[in-house]
Amino acid sequence: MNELLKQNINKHVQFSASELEEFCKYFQLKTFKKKEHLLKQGDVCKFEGFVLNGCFRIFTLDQKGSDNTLYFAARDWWLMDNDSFMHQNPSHLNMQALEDSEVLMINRTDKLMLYEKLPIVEKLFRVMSQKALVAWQRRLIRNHCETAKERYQNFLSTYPSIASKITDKQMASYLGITHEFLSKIKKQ
Amino acid sequence: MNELLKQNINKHVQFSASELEEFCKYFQLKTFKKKEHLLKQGDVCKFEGFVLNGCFRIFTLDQKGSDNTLYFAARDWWLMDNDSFMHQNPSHLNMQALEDSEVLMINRTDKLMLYEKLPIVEKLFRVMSQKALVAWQRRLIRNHCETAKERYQNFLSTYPSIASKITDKQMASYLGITHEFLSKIKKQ
DNA sequence: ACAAAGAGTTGAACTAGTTCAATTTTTTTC
DNA sequence: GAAAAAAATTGAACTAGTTCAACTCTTTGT
Repeated sequence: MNELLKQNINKHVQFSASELEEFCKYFQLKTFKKKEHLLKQGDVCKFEGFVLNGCFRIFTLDQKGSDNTLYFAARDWWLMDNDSFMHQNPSHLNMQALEDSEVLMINRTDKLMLYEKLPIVEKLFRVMSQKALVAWQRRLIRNHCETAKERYQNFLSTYPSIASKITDKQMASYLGITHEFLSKIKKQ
Repeated sequence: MNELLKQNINKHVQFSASELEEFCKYFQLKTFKKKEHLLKQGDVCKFEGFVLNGCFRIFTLDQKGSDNTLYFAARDWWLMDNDSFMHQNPSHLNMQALEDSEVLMINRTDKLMLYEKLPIVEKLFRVMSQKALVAWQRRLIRNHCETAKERYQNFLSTYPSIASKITDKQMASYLGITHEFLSKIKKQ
């Protein structure tokens, strides 16, 4: 069932078979209907997830009510709100299923326990976080030096399977432009 | 000498006195003259640093030759290029001293050894990376939902000591605007 | 199957931010 | 302390992206 999770882990850090077993056995399969929220802004995040099937959108609503998409999590992606999970304060993020989805979830207590019990879990999340950091830094730079059209085209070619699952409005929110402008870009 | 480093570590993860000693003894003090580079784009990053005094600017030059500032590292900040350090490929980043500076540096071999020898070091960098990730996500959102003027004012009030050390050109490059436009913002 | 809501398109007027070029001010260098 | 280099300012013309409003097309719920 969680072969995909095991493969994902081993892409980052080499776990032994027994470490894999021990780590993975705390994950439970949960299903989400389209539009259902895995996390809502204001809630405290008490779990982390790994997407087996489907797709989620992770976004925040700011004071002015505008909708900013941080990222999309499809098959083989992790779902977490590091800030709320770490400090147990209300989350700024929403995680909503874009289609019926399956997620392997681990609750906070078990994850904290595993950090202690299985030192390699520290390493796994250290490596994953450092890789994610690099990706976020690149994205910020690209937002500065590329036009909206370039960013749109890059997204299409980098994440074709995600692009096909999302609406133009969600795409525009990810790119940081209005959906009207995205429509004009597409026309060209 | 490296009291500041020890305090910084303990802000993230509680180390025992002996762990602190063992970890810190691998750091060496290096000094950099104003304008000197700690890392140059194209070089492979073989060390990480912690700033004791002074200030660095971390930036990239893209194809078009334009200068993008990722962040400034002043006293009590870490300097690292996770991407190049992890994969030992040529760095995309420049790290340049904005004034005469002192940095505690650890080389790659020692750091990799310490990850193995002292499991709490994994935890330290896991926690630091997760916090940094949250900060980068926030910065991206702010770049989307705030105007250049708002971002400028936020920077001034959040990092007054850094703001006083950098030129307007460097500030503009951090904010993602032209220095001409920054000058017009300031006039208001 | 129909009504209602949401997503996408289009156009016109607008604004935040850019580009380029000229000028002044500040800093660096010898 | 003068000369050179770099930083900052200003203005005019421009452009990428926004806003608002009207309309059409698609999806959703019952």
